[in-house]
Amino acid sequence: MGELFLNRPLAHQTMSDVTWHPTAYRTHNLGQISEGADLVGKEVTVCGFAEALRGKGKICFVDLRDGTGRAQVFLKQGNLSDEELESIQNASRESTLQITGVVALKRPPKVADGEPTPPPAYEVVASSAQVLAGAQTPLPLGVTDTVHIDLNTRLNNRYLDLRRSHVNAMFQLRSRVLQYGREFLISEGFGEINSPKIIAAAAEGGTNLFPMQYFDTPAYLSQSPQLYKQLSILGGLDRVFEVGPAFRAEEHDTYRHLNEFISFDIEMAWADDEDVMGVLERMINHVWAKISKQEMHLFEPINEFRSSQGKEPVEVVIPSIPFPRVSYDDAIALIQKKGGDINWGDDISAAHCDLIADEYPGFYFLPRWPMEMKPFYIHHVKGENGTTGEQLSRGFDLNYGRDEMTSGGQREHRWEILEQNLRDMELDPADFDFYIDGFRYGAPPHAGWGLGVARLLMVLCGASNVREIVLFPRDRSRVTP
RNA sequence: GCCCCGUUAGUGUAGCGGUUAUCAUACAGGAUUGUCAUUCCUGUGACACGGAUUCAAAUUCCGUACGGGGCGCCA
Repeated sequence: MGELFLNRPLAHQTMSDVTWHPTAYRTHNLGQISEGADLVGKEVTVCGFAEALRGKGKICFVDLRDGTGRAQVFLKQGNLSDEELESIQNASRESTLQITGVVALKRPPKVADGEPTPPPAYEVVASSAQVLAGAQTPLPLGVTDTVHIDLNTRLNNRYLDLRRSHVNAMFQLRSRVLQYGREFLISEGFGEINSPKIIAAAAEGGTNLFPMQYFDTPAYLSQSPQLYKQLSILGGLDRVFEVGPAFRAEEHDTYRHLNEFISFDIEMAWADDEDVMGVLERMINHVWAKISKQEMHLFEPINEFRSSQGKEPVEVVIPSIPFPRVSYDDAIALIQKKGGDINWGDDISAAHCDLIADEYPGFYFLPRWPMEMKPFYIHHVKGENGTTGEQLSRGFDLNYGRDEMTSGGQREHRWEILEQNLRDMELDPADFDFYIDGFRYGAPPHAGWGLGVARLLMVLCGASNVREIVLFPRDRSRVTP
Protein backbone atom coordinates (compact mmCIF):
# COMPACT_ATOMS: atom_id res chain seq x y z
CA MET A 1 0.00 0.00 0.00
CA GLY A 2 2.64 2.44 1.08
CA GLU A 3 4.38 2.14 -2.22
CA LEU A 4 1.49 3.74 -3.98
CA PHE A 5 2.14 7.00 -2.15
CA LEU A 6 5.88 6.81 -2.00
CA ASN A 7 6.46 9.78 -4.22
CA ARG A 8 3.58 11.89 -3.08
CA PRO A 9 3.68 14.41 -0.27
CA LEU A 10 0.99 13.80 2.32
CA ALA A 11 0.18 17.47 2.63
CA HIS A 12 0.13 19.65 -0.43
CA GLN A 13 0.32 22.81 1.61
CA THR A 14 3.43 21.81 3.48
CA MET A 15 5.67 22.19 0.48
CA SER A 16 4.29 25.30 -1.16
CA ASP A 17 2.82 27.54 1.51
CA VAL A 18 4.83 26.72 4.60
CA THR A 19 8.30 27.91 5.48
CA TRP A 20 10.34 24.94 6.64
CA HIS A 21 13.36 25.90 8.68
CA PRO A 22 16.00 23.24 9.27
CA THR A 23 15.86 21.76 12.78
CA ALA A 24 18.41 20.19 15.06
CA TYR A 25 17.66 16.81 13.51
CA ARG A 26 16.97 17.43 9.83
CA THR A 27 17.76 19.83 7.03
CA HIS A 28 14.83 18.80 4.84
CA ASN A 29 11.59 16.90 5.19
CA LEU A 30 10.60 13.92 3.09
CA GLY A 31 7.93 15.81 1.20
CA GLN A 32 10.69 18.05 -0.10
CA ILE A 33 12.81 15.05 -1.09
CA SER A 34 9.97 13.45 -3.01
CA GLU A 35 9.56 16.68 -4.98
CA GLY A 36 13.31 16.95 -5.07
CA ALA A 37 14.25 17.73 -8.68
CA ASP A 38 16.15 20.84 -7.55
CA LEU A 39 17.81 18.96 -4.67
CA VAL A 40 19.60 16.38 -6.82
CA GLY A 41 23.27 16.30 -5.89
CA LYS A 42 22.71 18.14 -2.60
CA GLU A 43 23.58 16.67 0.75
CA VAL A 44 20.62 16.51 3.12
CA THR A 45 19.80 15.09 6.53
CA VAL A 46 16.33 13.60 6.89
CA CYS A 47 14.45 11.79 9.63
CA GLY A 48 11.48 9.50 9.71
CA PHE A 49 9.82 6.25 10.64
CA ALA A 50 11.17 3.16 8.87
CA GLU A 51 8.13 1.93 7.02
CA ALA A 52 9.85 -0.96 5.27
CA LEU A 53 13.40 -2.27 5.27
CA ARG A 54 14.53 -4.45 2.38
CA GLY A 55 17.86 -6.18 1.98
CA LYS A 56 20.17 -7.86 4.47
CA GLY A 57 23.23 -8.13 2.23
CA LYS A 58 25.53 -5.51 0.81
CA ILE A 59 22.70 -3.14 -0.01
CA CYS A 60 19.56 -2.09 1.77
CA PHE A 61 16.50 0.00 0.91
CA VAL A 62 14.49 1.83 3.52
CA ASP A 63 11.11 3.46 2.94
CA LEU A 64 11.16 6.40 5.29
CA ARG A 65 8.06 8.34 6.32
CA ASP A 66 7.61 11.60 8.20
CA GLY A 67 4.64 13.91 8.64
CA THR A 68 5.11 15.41 5.18
CA GLY A 69 5.64 12.42 2.94
CA ARG A 70 7.76 9.42 2.08
CA ALA A 71 11.08 8.82 0.41
CA GLN A 72 13.36 5.88 -0.21
CA VAL A 73 16.82 5.73 1.29
CA PHE A 74 19.48 3.64 -0.46
CA LEU A 75 22.25 2.21 1.68
CA LYS A 76 25.24 0.45 0.11
CA GLN A 77 28.24 -1.14 1.73
CA GLY A 78 31.19 1.19 1.30
CA ASN A 79 29.08 4.36 1.20
CA LEU A 80 28.80 4.33 4.98
CA SER A 81 30.39 2.45 7.85
CA ASP A 82 29.63 -1.26 8.25
CA GLU A 83 28.36 -0.62 11.79
CA GLU A 84 25.89 1.97 10.54
CA LEU A 85 24.69 -0.25 7.70
CA GLU A 86 24.24 -3.15 10.09
CA SER A 87 22.35 -1.08 12.64
CA ILE A 88 19.86 -0.02 9.97
CA GLN A 89 19.51 -3.55 8.62
CA ASN A 90 18.78 -4.81 12.12
CA ALA A 91 16.27 -2.06 12.85
CA SER A 92 12.62 -3.04 13.14
CA ARG A 93 9.73 -1.45 11.27
CA GLU A 94 8.60 1.92 12.66
CA SER A 95 11.95 2.61 14.31
CA THR A 96 12.93 6.25 13.82
CA LEU A 97 16.01 6.89 11.71
CA GLN A 98 18.21 9.83 10.83
CA ILE A 99 19.90 9.66 7.45
CA THR A 100 22.49 11.92 5.88
CA GLY A 101 23.17 11.56 2.19
CA VAL A 102 22.96 12.98 -1.28
CA VAL A 103 19.67 13.32 -3.15
CA ALA A 104 19.66 11.35 -6.40
CA LEU A 105 17.29 10.35 -9.13
CA LYS A 106 16.00 6.83 -8.44
CA ARG A 107 16.84 4.14 -10.95
CA PRO A 108 13.60 3.50 -12.80
CA PRO A 109 11.89 0.19 -11.94
CA LYS A 110 11.64 -2.61 -14.45
CA VAL A 111 8.22 -2.35 -16.01
CA ALA A 112 6.35 -5.01 -17.92
CA ASP A 113 5.90 -4.49 -21.66
CA GLY A 114 3.16 -2.00 -22.37
CA GLU A 115 3.16 -0.61 -18.84
CA PRO A 116 3.81 3.13 -18.64
CA THR A 117 7.13 4.27 -17.20
CA PRO A 118 6.53 5.92 -13.82
CA PRO A 119 7.44 9.59 -13.34
CA PRO A 120 10.93 10.38 -12.02
CA ALA A 121 11.37 9.84 -8.32
CA TYR A 122 14.07 10.88 -5.88
CA GLU A 123 15.88 9.13 -3.07
CA VAL A 124 18.62 9.74 -0.54
CA VAL A 125 21.86 7.80 -1.01
CA ALA A 126 23.04 7.41 2.57
CA SER A 127 26.54 8.36 3.67
CA SER A 128 25.61 8.16 7.34
CA ALA A 129 22.70 6.58 9.20
CA GLN A 130 21.50 6.35 12.80
CA VAL A 131 18.68 4.65 14.59
CA LEU A 132 17.21 7.38 16.80
CA ALA A 133 14.77 5.11 18.62
CA GLY A 134 14.17 1.43 17.98
CA ALA A 135 10.64 0.05 17.78
CA GLN A 136 9.79 -3.01 19.84
CA THR A 137 8.51 -6.03 17.97
CA PRO A 138 6.00 -7.24 17.16
CA LEU A 139 3.96 -4.12 16.51
CA PRO A 140 0.49 -4.26 18.05
CA LEU A 141 -0.81 -3.29 14.64
CA GLY A 142 0.98 -3.12 11.31
CA VAL A 143 1.10 0.41 9.96
CA THR A 144 1.31 -0.72 6.35
CA ASP A 145 -0.35 -4.12 6.68
CA THR A 146 -3.33 -4.56 4.42
CA VAL A 147 -5.23 -6.78 6.85
CA HIS A 148 -8.38 -5.38 8.40
CA ILE A 149 -7.93 -4.07 11.95
CA ASP A 150 -10.75 -3.76 14.47
CA LEU A 151 -11.57 -0.20 15.48
CA ASN A 152 -11.01 -1.17 19.08
CA THR A 153 -7.52 -2.50 18.38
CA ARG A 154 -6.80 0.67 16.47
CA LEU A 155 -7.97 2.92 19.29
CA ASN A 156 -6.03 0.94 21.88
CA ASN A 157 -2.92 1.66 19.81
CA ARG A 158 -3.98 4.98 18.37
CA TYR A 159 -0.41 6.35 18.26
CA LEU A 160 0.39 3.66 15.70
CA ASP A 161 -2.96 3.80 13.95
CA LEU A 162 -2.41 7.52 13.30
CA ARG A 163 0.70 6.65 11.32
CA ARG A 164 -1.44 4.92 8.69
CA SER A 165 -1.66 7.22 5.72
CA HIS A 166 -5.43 7.30 5.33
CA VAL A 167 -5.92 7.94 9.05
CA ASN A 168 -3.29 10.65 8.97
CA ALA A 169 -5.03 12.22 5.98
CA MET A 170 -8.35 12.36 7.84
CA PHE A 171 -6.78 14.34 10.66
CA GLN A 172 -5.13 16.70 8.22
CA LEU A 173 -8.56 17.21 6.69
CA ARG A 174 -10.00 17.89 10.12
CA SER A 175 -7.43 20.60 10.67
CA ARG A 176 -8.30 22.16 7.30
CA VAL A 177 -12.03 22.03 7.97
CA LEU A 178 -11.54 23.95 11.21
CA GLN A 179 -9.18 26.39 9.50
CA TYR A 180 -11.59 27.11 6.65
CA GLY A 181 -14.55 27.30 9.02
CA ARG A 182 -12.71 29.83 11.18
CA GLU A 183 -11.55 31.91 8.23
CA PHE A 184 -15.10 32.01 6.90
CA LEU A 185 -16.65 33.16 10.17
CA ILE A 186 -13.96 35.77 10.68
CA SER A 187 -14.68 37.04 7.16
CA GLU A 188 -18.31 37.53 8.24
CA GLY A 189 -17.35 39.51 11.32
CA PHE A 190 -17.27 36.81 13.99
CA GLY A 191 -14.72 36.77 16.80
CA GLU A 192 -13.42 33.66 18.56
CA ILE A 193 -14.15 33.18 22.26
CA ASN A 194 -13.45 30.54 24.91
CA SER A 195 -16.11 29.86 27.48
CA PRO A 196 -15.55 28.14 30.84
CA LYS A 197 -15.73 24.36 30.94
CA ILE A 198 -16.10 24.25 34.71
CA ILE A 199 -19.58 25.40 35.59
CA ALA A 200 -21.82 25.52 38.65
CA ALA A 201 -25.05 24.40 37.02
CA ALA A 202 -26.55 23.24 33.77
CA ALA A 203 -26.12 25.85 31.04
CA GLU A 204 -28.66 24.09 28.86
CA GLY A 205 -31.40 21.71 29.90
CA GLY A 206 -31.64 18.07 29.10
CA THR A 207 -28.49 16.03 29.33
CA ASN A 208 -26.73 14.69 32.37
CA LEU A 209 -23.58 16.42 33.54
CA PHE A 210 -20.34 15.01 34.84
CA PRO A 211 -20.00 16.15 38.43
CA MET A 212 -16.63 17.30 39.71
CA GLN A 213 -15.13 18.85 42.79
CA TYR A 214 -14.08 22.49 42.45
CA PHE A 215 -12.11 23.09 45.66
CA ASP A 216 -14.87 22.94 48.30
CA THR A 217 -17.71 23.46 45.83
CA PRO A 218 -19.46 20.83 43.76
CA ALA A 219 -19.29 21.74 40.08
CA TYR A 220 -19.79 20.19 36.64
CA LEU A 221 -18.10 19.86 33.28
CA SER A 222 -19.84 22.03 30.72
CA GLN A 223 -22.16 20.23 28.31
CA SER A 224 -22.52 23.22 25.99
CA PRO A 225 -21.19 26.77 25.60
CA GLN A 226 -24.82 27.80 25.03
CA LEU A 227 -25.32 30.15 27.96
CA TYR A 228 -21.87 31.71 27.79
CA LYS A 229 -21.96 32.54 24.12
CA GLN A 230 -25.38 34.15 24.74
CA LEU A 231 -23.88 36.13 27.60
CA SER A 232 -21.15 37.27 25.21
CA ILE A 233 -23.85 38.61 22.91
CA LEU A 234 -25.56 40.29 25.86
CA GLY A 235 -22.16 41.78 26.59
CA GLY A 236 -22.17 43.43 23.19
CA LEU A 237 -19.70 41.20 21.33
CA ASP A 238 -22.15 41.06 18.39
CA ARG A 239 -20.90 37.89 16.65
CA VAL A 240 -18.91 35.15 18.38
CA PHE A 241 -17.83 31.60 17.71
CA GLU A 242 -16.13 28.92 19.75
CA VAL A 243 -14.52 25.60 18.94
CA GLY A 244 -14.32 23.65 22.14
CA PRO A 245 -15.13 20.51 24.09
CA ALA A 246 -18.51 19.60 25.49
CA PHE A 247 -19.09 16.83 28.02
CA ARG A 248 -22.23 14.76 28.34
CA ALA A 249 -22.77 12.03 30.88
CA GLU A 250 -25.16 10.05 28.71
CA GLU A 251 -24.78 6.28 28.47
CA HIS A 252 -25.25 6.19 24.76
CA ASP A 253 -23.36 3.73 22.65
CA THR A 254 -23.58 4.52 18.96
CA TYR A 255 -21.39 5.38 15.99
CA ARG A 256 -22.23 9.08 16.40
CA HIS A 257 -22.09 9.77 20.13
CA LEU A 258 -19.19 10.41 22.46
CA ASN A 259 -19.11 11.65 26.03
CA GLU A 260 -16.54 14.28 25.12
CA PHE A 261 -16.84 15.95 21.74
CA ILE A 262 -15.74 19.10 19.98
CA SER A 263 -18.55 21.49 19.25
CA PHE A 264 -18.29 24.30 16.70
CA ASP A 265 -20.63 27.00 18.00
CA ILE A 266 -21.70 30.45 16.88
CA GLU A 267 -23.97 33.11 18.34
CA MET A 268 -25.06 36.22 16.48
CA ALA A 269 -26.81 39.41 17.65
CA TRP A 270 -29.73 41.10 15.85
CA ALA A 271 -30.46 37.90 13.95
CA ASP A 272 -33.15 35.25 13.67
CA ASP A 273 -33.02 31.53 12.90
CA GLU A 274 -32.99 32.08 9.12
CA ASP A 275 -29.99 34.41 9.46
CA VAL A 276 -27.85 31.83 11.26
CA MET A 277 -28.99 29.03 8.96
CA GLY A 278 -27.60 31.23 6.20
CA VAL A 279 -24.27 31.54 8.02
CA LEU A 280 -24.16 27.77 8.48
CA GLU A 281 -24.85 26.83 4.89
CA ARG A 282 -22.43 29.46 3.58
CA MET A 283 -19.76 28.15 5.95
CA ILE A 284 -20.21 24.53 4.90
CA ASN A 285 -20.25 25.57 1.27
CA HIS A 286 -17.03 27.54 1.79
CA VAL A 287 -15.31 24.67 3.62
CA TRP A 288 -16.27 22.15 0.95
CA ALA A 289 -15.20 24.52 -1.82
CA LYS A 290 -11.79 25.11 -0.26
CA ILE A 291 -11.27 21.42 0.42
CA SER A 292 -12.14 20.46 -3.13
CA LYS A 293 -9.86 23.19 -4.47
CA GLN A 294 -6.82 22.61 -2.27
CA GLU A 295 -6.95 19.34 -0.39
CA MET A 296 -8.07 16.66 -2.80
CA HIS A 297 -4.67 14.94 -2.59
CA LEU A 298 -5.64 13.96 0.97
CA PHE A 299 -8.43 11.80 -0.42
CA GLU A 300 -5.98 9.69 -2.42
CA PRO A 301 -4.75 7.62 0.55
CA ILE A 302 -8.29 7.55 1.93
CA ASN A 303 -9.78 6.23 -1.29
CA GLU A 304 -6.85 3.89 -1.88
CA PHE A 305 -7.55 2.37 1.51
CA ARG A 306 -11.28 2.25 0.91
CA SER A 307 -10.71 0.45 -2.35
CA SER A 308 -8.55 -2.16 -0.55
CA GLN A 309 -11.50 -2.71 1.80
CA GLY A 310 -13.95 -3.00 -1.07
CA LYS A 311 -15.59 0.35 -0.30
CA GLU A 312 -16.75 3.03 -2.74
CA PRO A 313 -14.44 6.04 -3.01
CA VAL A 314 -15.56 9.21 -1.23
CA GLU A 315 -16.23 12.20 -3.43
CA VAL A 316 -16.31 15.83 -2.42
CA VAL A 317 -19.40 17.39 -3.92
CA ILE A 318 -19.70 21.07 -3.02
CA PRO A 319 -23.25 21.38 -1.63
CA SER A 320 -25.14 24.13 -3.41
CA ILE A 321 -26.86 26.77 -1.32
CA PRO A 322 -29.40 27.40 -0.05
CA PHE A 323 -29.85 23.94 1.48
CA PRO A 324 -33.40 22.58 1.35
CA ARG A 325 -35.66 23.62 4.25
CA VAL A 326 -37.98 20.83 5.31
CA SER A 327 -40.14 22.30 8.05
CA TYR A 328 -41.20 20.07 10.91
CA ASP A 329 -44.76 20.12 9.54
CA ASP A 330 -43.57 19.09 6.07
CA ALA A 331 -41.24 16.45 7.50
CA ILE A 332 -44.06 14.78 9.43
CA ALA A 333 -46.23 14.77 6.30
CA LEU A 334 -43.37 13.42 4.17
CA ILE A 335 -42.54 10.64 6.62
CA GLN A 336 -46.20 9.64 6.84
CA LYS A 337 -46.49 9.66 3.07
CA LYS A 338 -43.50 7.32 2.82
CA GLY A 339 -45.04 4.91 5.30
CA GLY A 340 -43.21 6.01 8.45
CA ASP A 341 -45.00 5.62 11.75
CA ILE A 342 -45.00 9.13 13.23
CA ASN A 343 -47.42 11.67 14.64
CA TRP A 344 -47.21 15.43 15.01
CA GLY A 345 -45.37 16.09 18.27
CA ASP A 346 -43.10 13.03 17.98
CA ASP A 347 -39.36 13.33 17.68
CA ILE A 348 -37.93 12.54 14.24
CA SER A 349 -35.73 9.44 14.57
CA ALA A 350 -32.77 8.41 12.46
CA ALA A 351 -34.97 5.90 10.62
CA HIS A 352 -37.42 8.72 9.86
CA CYS A 353 -34.52 10.81 8.57
CA ASP A 354 -33.65 8.00 6.15
CA LEU A 355 -37.07 8.58 4.60
CA ILE A 356 -36.49 12.33 4.36
CA ALA A 357 -33.01 11.74 2.93
CA ASP A 358 -34.57 9.71 0.09
CA GLU A 359 -36.11 12.97 -1.04
CA TYR A 360 -33.33 15.32 0.06
CA PRO A 361 -29.94 13.64 -0.24
CA GLY A 362 -27.13 15.60 1.37
CA PHE A 363 -27.61 18.51 3.75
CA TYR A 364 -31.09 19.70 4.67
CA PHE A 365 -32.51 21.92 7.40
CA LEU A 366 -35.38 20.92 9.66
CA PRO A 367 -36.74 24.28 10.91
CA ARG A 368 -39.80 25.24 12.97
CA TRP A 369 -40.04 22.47 15.56
CA PRO A 370 -42.95 22.45 18.02
CA MET A 371 -42.24 24.82 20.90
CA GLU A 372 -43.08 22.11 23.42
CA MET A 373 -40.19 19.97 22.10
CA LYS A 374 -37.60 22.72 22.39
CA PRO A 375 -35.87 24.14 25.47
CA PHE A 376 -37.27 27.21 27.24
CA TYR A 377 -34.67 29.55 25.78
CA ILE A 378 -35.79 29.01 22.17
CA HIS A 379 -37.74 31.90 20.66
CA HIS A 380 -41.24 31.60 19.27
CA VAL A 381 -43.45 33.97 17.31
CA LYS A 382 -47.06 34.06 18.43
CA GLY A 383 -49.37 32.93 15.64
CA GLU A 384 -46.83 30.60 14.01
CA ASN A 385 -48.69 27.35 14.54
CA GLY A 386 -48.31 23.85 13.17
CA THR A 387 -50.92 21.85 11.30
CA THR A 388 -52.49 20.79 14.60
CA GLY A 389 -52.61 24.37 15.86
CA GLU A 390 -49.73 23.98 18.33
CA GLN A 391 -47.20 26.77 18.80
CA LEU A 392 -44.08 26.43 16.65
CA SER A 393 -40.58 27.48 17.68
CA ARG A 394 -37.67 29.10 15.89
CA GLY A 395 -35.46 26.07 16.61
CA PHE A 396 -33.91 24.06 13.77
CA ASP A 397 -31.65 21.12 13.02
CA LEU A 398 -29.26 20.58 10.15
CA ASN A 399 -29.08 16.98 8.97
CA TYR A 400 -26.99 15.10 6.49
CA GLY A 401 -28.86 11.97 5.51
CA ARG A 402 -29.89 10.25 8.71
CA ASP A 403 -27.49 12.14 10.95
CA GLU A 404 -27.98 15.36 12.83
CA MET A 405 -25.06 17.73 12.34
CA THR A 406 -26.30 20.88 14.02
CA SER A 407 -28.92 22.06 16.42
CA GLY A 408 -29.72 25.75 16.68
CA GLY A 409 -32.28 28.47 16.70
CA GLN A 410 -33.26 31.98 17.54
CA ARG A 411 -33.04 32.50 21.29
CA GLU A 412 -35.62 34.20 23.49
CA HIS A 413 -34.21 37.60 24.45
CA ARG A 414 -37.02 38.88 26.73
CA TRP A 415 -36.69 37.86 30.37
CA GLU A 416 -40.45 37.98 30.94
CA ILE A 417 -41.00 35.47 28.13
CA LEU A 418 -38.16 33.26 29.42
CA GLU A 419 -39.89 33.12 32.79
CA GLN A 420 -43.25 32.44 31.13
CA ASN A 421 -41.70 29.64 29.03
CA LEU A 422 -40.38 28.03 32.19
CA ARG A 423 -43.77 28.27 33.89
CA ASP A 424 -45.39 26.77 30.75
CA MET A 425 -43.02 23.82 31.12
CA GLU A 426 -43.93 23.57 34.80
CA LEU A 427 -40.49 24.67 35.92
CA ASP A 428 -39.73 27.27 38.59
CA PRO A 429 -38.13 30.41 37.10
CA ALA A 430 -36.33 31.00 40.39
CA ASP A 431 -34.25 27.89 39.68
CA PHE A 432 -33.02 29.51 36.46
CA ASP A 433 -31.93 32.88 37.79
CA PHE A 434 -28.33 32.04 36.85
CA TYR A 435 -29.55 32.01 33.27
CA ILE A 436 -32.17 34.74 33.25
CA ASP A 437 -30.22 37.32 35.30
CA GLY A 438 -28.05 38.10 32.30
CA PHE A 439 -31.14 39.08 30.32
CA ARG A 440 -32.60 41.59 32.78
CA TYR A 441 -30.72 44.66 31.53
CA GLY A 442 -31.49 44.81 27.83
CA ALA A 443 -30.80 42.04 25.34
CA PRO A 444 -30.41 41.95 21.55
CA PRO A 445 -32.52 39.46 19.64
CA HIS A 446 -30.03 36.77 18.73
CA ALA A 447 -29.60 33.30 17.28
CA GLY A 448 -26.93 30.62 17.03
CA TRP A 449 -26.08 26.99 16.56
CA GLY A 450 -23.74 24.20 17.60
CA LEU A 451 -22.17 21.89 15.05
CA GLY A 452 -20.63 18.49 15.82
CA VAL A 453 -17.17 18.67 14.26
CA ALA A 454 -16.64 14.91 14.14
CA ARG A 455 -20.06 14.37 12.58
CA LEU A 456 -19.25 16.84 9.83
CA LEU A 457 -15.89 15.15 9.24
CA MET A 458 -17.66 11.81 9.12
CA VAL A 459 -19.59 13.12 6.11
CA LEU A 460 -16.50 14.59 4.45
CA CYS A 461 -14.25 11.55 4.99
CA GLY A 462 -16.88 8.89 4.49
CA ALA A 463 -16.18 7.50 7.97
CA SER A 464 -18.79 5.25 9.50
CA ASN A 465 -17.96 6.08 13.11
CA VAL A 466 -17.13 9.40 14.75
CA ARG A 467 -14.38 7.63 16.67
CA GLU A 468 -12.42 7.34 13.43
CA ILE A 469 -11.90 11.07 13.27
CA VAL A 470 -11.55 11.83 16.98
CA LEU A 471 -7.94 11.59 18.13
CA PHE A 472 -8.53 9.84 21.44
CA PRO A 473 -12.27 9.31 21.76
CA ARG A 474 -14.00 9.16 25.12
CA ASP A 475 -17.03 6.93 25.26
CA ARG A 476 -18.87 5.05 27.94
CA SER A 477 -16.21 2.37 28.18
CA ARG A 478 -13.06 4.17 27.09
CA VAL A 479 -10.95 6.70 28.96
CA THR A 480 -7.55 5.50 27.69
CA PRO A 481 -5.27 6.07 25.95
C1' G B 1 -30.80 1.72 29.53
C1' C B 2 -33.21 -2.03 25.90
C1' C B 3 -32.71 -5.90 21.81
C1' C B 4 -29.46 -8.98 18.92
C1' C B 5 -24.40 -10.92 17.95
C1' G B 6 -19.36 -12.06 18.79
C1' U B 7 -14.38 -13.41 21.44
C1' U B 8 -9.04 -18.78 17.76
C1' A B 9 -0.93 -16.71 17.17
C1' G B 10 1.28 -9.50 17.55
C1' U B 11 -2.72 -8.28 13.75
C1' G B 12 -6.70 -10.20 10.91
C1' U B 13 -9.00 -14.92 9.69
C1' A B 14 -10.67 -20.65 8.53
C1' G B 15 -12.61 -24.55 11.30
C1' C B 16 -18.81 -25.24 14.13
C1' G B 17 -18.33 -32.67 18.58
C1' G B 18 -12.77 -36.62 17.19
C1' U B 19 -7.80 -31.96 12.53
C1' U B 20 -0.59 -32.54 13.87
C1' A B 21 -6.22 -26.23 14.55
C1' U B 22 -6.34 -23.27 8.26
C1' C B 23 -4.48 -19.13 5.73
C1' A B 24 -2.43 -14.20 5.25
C1' U B 25 0.53 -10.78 7.42
C1' A B 26 3.97 -9.84 11.32
C1' C B 27 8.31 -11.81 14.07
C1' A B 28 13.34 -14.78 14.19
C1' G B 29 17.25 -17.09 11.16
C1' G B 30 19.38 -17.98 6.27
C1' A B 31 20.03 -17.22 0.80
C1' U B 32 19.29 -13.55 -3.08
C1' U B 33 18.71 -8.58 -4.81
C1' G B 34 19.36 -1.04 -7.56
C1' U B 35 14.91 -3.48 -4.92
C1' C B 36 9.55 -1.52 -6.20
C1' A B 37 3.92 -5.00 -1.67
C1' U B 38 11.81 -7.60 -3.46
C1' U B 39 11.86 -12.92 -4.02
C1' C B 40 12.89 -17.82 -2.05
C1' C B 41 13.85 -21.38 2.13
C1' U B 42 13.45 -22.62 7.43
C1' G B 43 11.47 -21.65 12.11
C1' U B 44 8.43 -19.33 16.41
C1' G B 45 3.56 -18.25 17.79
C1' A B 46 -3.46 -18.88 19.30
C1' C B 47 -8.85 -21.66 20.79
C1' A B 48 -11.07 -14.90 26.60
C1' C B 49 -12.00 -16.81 31.83
C1' G B 50 -14.79 -20.22 35.23
C1' G B 51 -18.15 -24.23 35.52
C1' A B 52 -21.42 -28.15 33.18
C1' U B 53 -22.72 -32.11 29.44
C1' U B 54 -19.87 -35.97 26.73
C1' C B 55 -15.71 -41.68 25.89
C1' A B 56 -14.22 -37.05 23.41
C1' A B 57 -15.47 -29.63 23.50
C1' A B 58 -12.20 -24.29 19.90
C1' U B 59 -17.00 -26.51 18.46
C1' U B 60 -22.99 -27.81 22.86
C1' C B 61 -25.05 -25.45 27.59
C1' C B 62 -24.68 -21.87 31.93
C1' G B 63 -22.14 -17.80 34.22
C1' U B 64 -18.32 -13.80 34.15
C1' A B 65 -15.33 -10.34 31.56
C1' C B 66 -14.45 -7.79 27.21
C1' G B 67 -15.99 -6.30 22.44
C1' G B 68 -19.39 -5.45 18.01
C1' G B 69 -24.23 -4.06 15.59
C1' G B 70 -29.13 -1.79 16.14
C1' C B 71 -32.51 1.45 19.07
C1' G B 72 -33.49 5.48 22.37
C1' C B 73 -31.28 10.49 23.67
C1' C B 74 -28.48 14.10 21.56
C1' A B 75 -24.15 17.49 18.37
